[in-house]
Amino acid sequence: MYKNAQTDARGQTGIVSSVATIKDVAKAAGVSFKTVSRVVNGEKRVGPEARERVNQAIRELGYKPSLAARQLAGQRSYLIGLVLLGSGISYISRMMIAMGSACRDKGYNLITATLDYHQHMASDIVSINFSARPDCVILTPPFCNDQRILEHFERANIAVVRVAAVTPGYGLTVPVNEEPCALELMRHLIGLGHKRIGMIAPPLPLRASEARLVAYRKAVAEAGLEEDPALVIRGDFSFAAGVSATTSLLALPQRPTAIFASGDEMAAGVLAEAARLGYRVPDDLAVAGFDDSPIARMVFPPITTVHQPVRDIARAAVEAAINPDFKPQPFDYKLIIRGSTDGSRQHCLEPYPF
Amino acid sequence: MYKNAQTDARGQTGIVSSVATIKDVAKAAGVSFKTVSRVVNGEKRVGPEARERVNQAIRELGYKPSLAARQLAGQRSYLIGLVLLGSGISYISRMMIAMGSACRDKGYNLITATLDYHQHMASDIVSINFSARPDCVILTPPFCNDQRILEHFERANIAVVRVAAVTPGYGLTVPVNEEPCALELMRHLIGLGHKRIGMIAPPLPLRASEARLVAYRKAVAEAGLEEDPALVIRGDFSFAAGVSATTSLLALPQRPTAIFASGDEMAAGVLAEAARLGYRVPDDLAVAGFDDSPIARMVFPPITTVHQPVRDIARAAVEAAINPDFKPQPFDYKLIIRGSTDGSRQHCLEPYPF
DNA sequence: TTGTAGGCGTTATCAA
DNA sequence: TTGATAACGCCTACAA
Repeated sequence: MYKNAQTDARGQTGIVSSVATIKDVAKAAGVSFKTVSRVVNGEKRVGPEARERVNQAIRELGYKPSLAARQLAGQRSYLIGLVLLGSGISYISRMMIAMGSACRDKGYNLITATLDYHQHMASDIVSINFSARPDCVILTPPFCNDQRILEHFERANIAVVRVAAVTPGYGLTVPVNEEPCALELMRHLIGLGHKRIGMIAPPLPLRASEARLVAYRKAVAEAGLEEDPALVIRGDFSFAAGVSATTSLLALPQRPTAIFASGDEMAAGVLAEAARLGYRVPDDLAVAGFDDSPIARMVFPPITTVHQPVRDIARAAVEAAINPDFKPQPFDYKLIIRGSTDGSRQHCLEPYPF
Repeated sequence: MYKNAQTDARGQTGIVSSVATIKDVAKAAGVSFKTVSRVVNGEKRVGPEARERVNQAIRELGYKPSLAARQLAGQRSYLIGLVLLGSGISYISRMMIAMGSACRDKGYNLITATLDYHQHMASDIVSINFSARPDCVILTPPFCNDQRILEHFERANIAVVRVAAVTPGYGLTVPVNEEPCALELMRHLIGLGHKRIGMIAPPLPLRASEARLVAYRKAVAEAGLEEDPALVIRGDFSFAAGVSATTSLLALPQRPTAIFASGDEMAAGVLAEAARLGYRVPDDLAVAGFDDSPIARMVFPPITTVHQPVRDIARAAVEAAINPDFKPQPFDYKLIIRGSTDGSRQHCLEPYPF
C-alpha cells in the first residue's frame, strides 16, 4: 500500500493513506509513466532492466491500476455482466461462484443481475440495467434464448455470450450437449430392471435441457419399453413441481417404479412426496435427478444425478466473453450414482466441489 | 440509446452505435454540461425549466452516466464489495441476491468475492483483492470477526461494514440479535413435551450465532430440564456435521427426543441420519434448524426453523455502507413451524421469499 | 526501446 | 442559478 510522501518518525513514508498511481511508480522506478503502463499491460517492447525496476516499484508501492481510469481511457471495461434466474438457489450460487472466479482469473470483474422469470415475461421492457457498462454480458438459461433480451444488448452494442442457448440470434453461443449423459442415466435406471419410468421434463421444449427428455425417449425406445405419454409430465424445475408431478405419477393405474426428474430440486420434490405417501426409496421407487446441485446430497437418500461441469462451463463462457474467437470444447457431464437408485449407497459427505 | 450524429435515410440520427455522454445531453437541452451533472446528481440549485429540459433530453437520448468517469472524477466508486463464505450454498446465494438488489436500489454496484474459510486461515496473506476499488466492503460471518481482514481493509483505507459481528475492531457493525427467536424455538420444542433436547451448536463461540446456543441453555434452564453436556455438540454448519452429530446423539444411553441444529443444512443432516437409522420425524425425533434456508423446505418433513430476515439485513448493510451515520433497527427474526416438529404440517410449497 | 500530447466522461472548484 | 476550467489515472496515438 502506497502512502503519501509524508515522512514519519521512522523516516519512512507516512501513513496518510492514498493510493499509488502510475506516475508514482514511474517516479520510483525512474522511468516515464508510459513505460510503467507497458509493463503493466504485458507489452513486449520494454528493456529488461527497466521492466525489473518497474516491477520492483510496483511491488514496493503496492500499485494496482485503477479500473476506472482504464475503463475510461481504454476501450475495455474489465467487467463482465452475468444475468441469471433469480430463483433456484443452488444453481445460481454455483454459477455465480464459478463465473466470479473465472472472471477474477482473467483479470475481469463480475457484475451480476438476477431476474425474475415471470416478472420479466410480464413486463414489456427489458429491465436489466448494468450501469457499470460491462464489455460483455453472459446469459444463462432461460434468458439466453430470449429474443427481447438479445436485441436489448445488441442495440446497446454490448457483446453477449449465451450459455446453453438453442435458438439462433445475436451473440456467441457456448453449446452444451446433455443428451449422452442423460442417456447414460436412463440406461442405468433401465439396467436396474425398471420397465415403467416416469419423467418430469423441463418446462419448455426450447431449451438445452430438453435433451434430457430426448434422452428419456431414446432410452425408452431402445429398450423396447412401453411409451406411455402419461408418464411424462413437464415441471418448472421447482421443488413444488416435483411434488405435484409425483402425486400424479404415483396415482396412475400402473404407477412407474422409477422417476427421472430433469432437475435435482424437482427430484427432491419426488423424494418428499414419496416419503409422505410411504414409498421407500429406492426399493419402492427409484429416483434420479439432473445437475448434481448441493440439494442432491442433502436429502435422504442422496439423489442419483448427472453432474454439470459448471466450472468448465463458466470458464468457457468467460473465455468467450473476452476472446470472441474462442472455441469451447465439449463439456464433460458425469453420471453420479447415489442412494436414490442404489440402496447400498448412503450419505454423500464429501465437500461440495464448487 | 443514443446514436452518433449520422443522418440516415429517414432523416433521423443514424445507427452507428455509441453512447450518449453528458455533453450530448447538454447540447440537446441547450444548457452547459455542468447543469446536466447537477440534475443527474439531484442537486437543488437548478431552475425548474432547465431541469425539465435536461430530464427530457436524458430520456430521449437514453443517457446513463458512465460509472468509470464518475469513479475517476468523484470520490465515490459506486461499488460495494461483499465478502462471503465460499461454501454453504443456500446462505451465500440468498445474501448475494439480497445484497445485489439492495445495492441496485441505491444506485450502487455489487462486486463479490467468495473466500474459502480453511484456505484463508491457512494462508498468511489476505487474498481478497477487489481490483475495482469499492467504496466499502461488507463482511459477513465468519469474516466479519477476522482481525486480519479488518486490518487489511483499514490499511487499504476502504470502509468496512460488518454484518453480525461480535468482536470489536475497524468498521461499522450491523448488529443482530438471534437470541429471542432461538429462545422461542426452544420453548416450542419444550412445549411439545421434549425433555432431552440435543443441540448442534455453532463451530466457535466468537460468532453472533453463538446466541443460538445461549438460548438453548437458557431455555433448558428455565424449563428445569437436565443440563447434560453430552447433548451439546458443535458443528461447522455443514450437512456432514449434522449427520455425524446425530450419529453421536442418537447413540447416547438416553437419546434426545428432539434435536436443535443451529443451521438448516445441519438439520438436513439430522433428518438424513435419522431416516437412515429408521427414526420417524417428528414422532420418534423432532428436528429444528435455523436460517430458513431453501433446503429447509426441500426435505421431508420440511424443517421447523427460524427465518433470517436476510433482505432487511442486506438493506441495512448497504445503507450503512453508503451512509456511515446510519443506525440499523433490530431485525425481525421469525419462528417457522413445519413438519419436522409438527406432524400435521406437510410440504411447504410456497415460492421462496428471497 | 522509450517518451510526449491528447483525450476518455465525469465531478469539483471557482467565477459569473 | 449557471458555466468555464482543471483535475482524476490511464491508454492510444504518434514522435523521438
